[in-house]
Amino acid sequence: MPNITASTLDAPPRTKGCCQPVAGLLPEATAAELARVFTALDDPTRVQMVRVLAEASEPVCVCDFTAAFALSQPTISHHLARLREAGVVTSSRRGLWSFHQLNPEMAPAAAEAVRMIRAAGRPGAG
Amino acid sequence: MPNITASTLDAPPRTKGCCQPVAGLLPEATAAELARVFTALDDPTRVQMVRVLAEASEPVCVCDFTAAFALSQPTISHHLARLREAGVVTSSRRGLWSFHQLNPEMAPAAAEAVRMIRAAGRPGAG
DNA sequence: CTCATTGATCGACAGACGTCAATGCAAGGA
DNA sequence: TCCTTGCATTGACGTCTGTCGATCAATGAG
Repeated sequence: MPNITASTLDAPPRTKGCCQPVAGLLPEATAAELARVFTALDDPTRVQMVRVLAEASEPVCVCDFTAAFALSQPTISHHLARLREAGVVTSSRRGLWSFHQLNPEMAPAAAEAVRMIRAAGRPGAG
Repeated sequence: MPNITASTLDAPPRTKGCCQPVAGLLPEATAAELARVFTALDDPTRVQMVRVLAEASEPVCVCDFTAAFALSQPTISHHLARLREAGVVTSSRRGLWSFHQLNPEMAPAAAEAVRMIRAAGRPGAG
């Protein structure tokens, strides 16, 4: 946690002008990667999907989701595609059904975000 | 981590039909809160802003950001407003300048996401 | 008071997004 | 072969978002 205290809240003595150089910028690719992960999870439906996949012991098929959410099948398919494009989910067709699961090789940042979703609503997780 | 192994990848023996009830759904409000946090950080510029604020020892003013990013001042102001609305950042005007810092009382989920951004690009963080 | 500076707000625009109905398509079953 | 089923894709629609230029309010200097 940053050490923001009342003293730092008092105006820093910038006697003239402003615009000090900022510090701590991430490499562009790193920031983009984080944004990509957050974008993949910036929708409540996709959060729930990831949650379900994280709790599931077996791969989940599309119809399971369409039954759980009040959304049309194309919309579910669309959200799954977005998660897949972000590398969070892998899909495999098997007969008529296509099964989906969390990608075991997802990026570390994505894995961390998934951990957040798993921890949410648990004892001791606001 | 979910226990997804090769064996679970083999087709679950759903002999007829599909659509098992899903388990692990979050309360609607919890999913929405997580999505809200992720939405606040789903842009590379905002990721960088949070990163800078997390690394800064003093509050940062808008002109610092306009100098750091190749973006117009209204755009910077817009991003800061979004972070503020999400409860990630607090702002305080002081004279001509308005200073911004991470909100020490941000939601736990937001704090966790900020921790992700701090950890990114550090040794041992993909 | 007059003027320059900082930053918030407004208006506009292009692009992305969530959603659905319709369609396409592969895999089984009759 | 034809029909049904599960799902991906397409096309369309309204909304949200990132960005900018222009403008405005507030502050401080002269």
